[in-house]
Order: sequence, then C-alpha cells, then structure tokens
Amino acid sequence: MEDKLSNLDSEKRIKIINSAMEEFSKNSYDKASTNRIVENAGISKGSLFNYFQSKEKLYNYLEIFSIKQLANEIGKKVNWEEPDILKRIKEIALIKLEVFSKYPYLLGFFKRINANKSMEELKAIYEKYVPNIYEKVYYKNIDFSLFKEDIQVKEVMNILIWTFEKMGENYLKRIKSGEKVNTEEISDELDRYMEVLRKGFFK
Amino acid sequence: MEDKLSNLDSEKRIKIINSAMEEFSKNSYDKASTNRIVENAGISKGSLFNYFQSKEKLYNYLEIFSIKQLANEIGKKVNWEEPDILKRIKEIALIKLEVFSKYPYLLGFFKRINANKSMEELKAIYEKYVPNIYEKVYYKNIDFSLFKEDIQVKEVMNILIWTFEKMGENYLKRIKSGEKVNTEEISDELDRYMEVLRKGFFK
DNA sequence: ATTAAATTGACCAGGCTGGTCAGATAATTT
DNA sequence: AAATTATCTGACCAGCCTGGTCAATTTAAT
Repeated sequence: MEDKLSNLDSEKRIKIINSAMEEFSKNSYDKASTNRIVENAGISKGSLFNYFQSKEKLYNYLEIFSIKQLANEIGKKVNWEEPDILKRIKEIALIKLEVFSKYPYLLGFFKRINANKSMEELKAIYEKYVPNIYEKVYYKNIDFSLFKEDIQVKEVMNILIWTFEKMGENYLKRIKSGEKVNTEEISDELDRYMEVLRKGFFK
Repeated sequence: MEDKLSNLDSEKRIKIINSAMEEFSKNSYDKASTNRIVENAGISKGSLFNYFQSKEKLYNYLEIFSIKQLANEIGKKVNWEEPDILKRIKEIALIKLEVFSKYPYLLGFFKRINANKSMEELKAIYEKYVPNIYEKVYYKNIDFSLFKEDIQVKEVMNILIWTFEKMGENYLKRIKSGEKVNTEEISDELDRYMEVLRKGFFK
C-alpha cells in the first residue's frame, strides 16, 4: 500500500492534517514538534510515522495537499462560463472560505510556504500540480468590456481581488476564534461590497 | 539605571530588536530561542539578559515598543488638517512602509500579537499607549462629503484601507527578499491607485 | 480460532533550553 | 599611568524535548 492515508477514516485524516498544519504554521520547520502534532491529532507517535515515514515527508505531503485542495475545489466548482469578474471573484471567495473552514490553518501554512520559497519555486510547484491556474482563475472567459471605459483595468483587478481577500481573512479570523459565522450573512456582505465596486468601476 | 537599552548605540539596539522580532515572528513564544536571537544580533547571551533580565521581559518590551513605534510615527508625521481621505491613507501607507523597512519583522510580530490576544485585550493596550488612535487615524478632520452621493461610505472606507494595506504588504515582501525598492516608484504606484479609487468613489 | 493489519507508547542518544556568573575587556576618573 | 567603574563575554548548568524505532497490544478480517 503506497498511500497509507487514503485508507484512513476521513474525520481522522482531517484531524491529523489540521493538527500538522497548525504546528507548521505556528513554528518554523525545525521547531515544529511531531510530538505536539500527534498529541493534538489524538493519535500515537507510531501511527504518524507509519503514515508519513518522516517529518520531512509529512511536510512535503502537506505542501502538495494544500495546493491541490484549494485549486481542485476552485477548478471544479467555479462556473467558468460566467463573464462577470465580480461574480467570478465572489464565487472564488466563497469556495476559499469553505476550504479554509474545513482546514483552518491552511492559509497560515500557505503563507509560510510563500515566505520560504522564491516566486519561481512557487510558480513551478503550481504549474506542476495545477497547470494554467494563473491564466485561468481571474481571466478565463471574463468580459473585460464590462469595465468603465476610462478605467485602468490592472489596478481595478487588484483592488477587487484584494478586497475579497481581506474580507476572507477577516472571516477566517472570526471562525478560528470560535465564532459561528452565518453563511447567508457572509454572502450578503460580499454582495454589498460587489454592489459598491460595481457602481465604482463598471458600466 | 532603569532602561539599559537607551544607553546603547542605536545601530546595535536596532539589530537586537530586529533579531528578536524575527525570532518571535517565526516561532511561538515557547519555541523562540534566545540563543538564536543573540546569535543573529551579534551579541552575547550575557548581554541580552543584562538588558532584558528574562525572555518574558524581552517579549513584553517588544510588544509595547512595536505599538508605540508605529503609532508615534503616524501621530507625528501625518498632516491632521488634510480632509482628503485618500491623501490621508497614502500618507499613512508611506509612514508604515518607512517603519516596516527599518523593522522588517514588525508586521509579522504584530500579526502574532493579533493572533494571540483577544480584540478587547488589544484595544486595551492601544488605549493605554496611544489613546484615541482608533477614532483619529482615518476619521479626524476627514471630509466625508467628498464621497459620491449615493455611495456606501463604510464599505468604501474598507476598500480604500485594504487596498493600501495589501500594497504595503507586497512592498514589504519585496524589501524582505532583499530587493532594493525605489521610494519614488512606490509613491507613483500609490498615486495611480489613488486616482483609480478617486474616479470610482469620489466626486 | 487463526491470521493479518493497524495502533500504541516506552524508550533512545543527544541537541537545545533559559539563565548565571566569574572573569575579560573597555571606558572613565583620579 | 594607575585605579576604578561599567560593559560585555561565553563556558557551564540541569533537565526538557527531539525525531524516530519497534516489540507488544488491540482491532478487523477470514
């Protein structure tokens, strides 16, 4: 059996992944403790090393897992025929939030990877596991003629993306602190911001 | 002598502060190593404990230092008579960038504090060391009649703040990775975004 | 009842911990 | 130049924690 993880009960698997992501997102690789990972995951030391063989392989697994997890969900769930960038961005924001709710330390873990790898290394990894992601996400089939005539598209695109990213980060913080966040409430707020941005930058 | 740090050569002091902030921003309090702090700061173990007595006191010092550092610079340098929110935000973005360039791990250290303290604790600390900061920064003497008539002010305010925060974070990342970032180039880009935002949301 | 698979946790050698303090070095005063 | 004071150093401490192993136990399948 190659992948000993896939045999596992999914609840248990998620618990291990979350515990490991938490530890690696809070401490540098060297200082991250496998003892604490197994403790918080509720499994024994032996099991962890049975599943992953070594700390390094566990880390590598998480790296690829986190990239795939997010990209696959986006790839599957987004309506790629939608030409309205704001609707596209809202869709992605909600998908991200869903994934981050399931794996609360994924974003923090991502930021670690980001901080430790050069831009080229990162792009190479993305290309390997989710080809063409960069050209696709915010561009595929988007109708750029919907922007106001005299507007600087590149800057507006960033403003849109950043706004929804910041909203997502804020929700994530609330979720992590234990608050029960209502999905409808979120969708409503996203819509409110969408409306404001539409009024400002679109025909 | 109460504050043994103020006697120090300022270059040395900054090196110690930066080294400690780096370690505390990369690792949780328990895992942060005083050995590595002195190593990167280029001082001896004995000196560190002579200046700060204990790891805990060092951490507390950094906490207060970082809050004061940023707030004082903003308090001093911002033109509080300026009623244009975009100019205010640009000013603050530049000040932040200046401070973060001097202390590259201050933002990361901040985020740690943020993650470990409740909203109430944080507000209490801010009120203690920089009273009224919340009401002041983005509101004092700002002319809210400059917004477009039919616009939702709260949402636009967040969009403005978030946009400039994200730009700042991106610059900081480039600075940390060793890139020499031109101040004029930054100011120009901030102006470009200001213009776009002005066209979208202001009269 | 037997076999096979999954899980446990005590155990290892050795690195790293926060903190101390006697002695070295540098700066100041006489 | 000598004496005094202030600053700085790094070897040293007891003991906790490290990643990883593996014989023994529990659970599941036959």
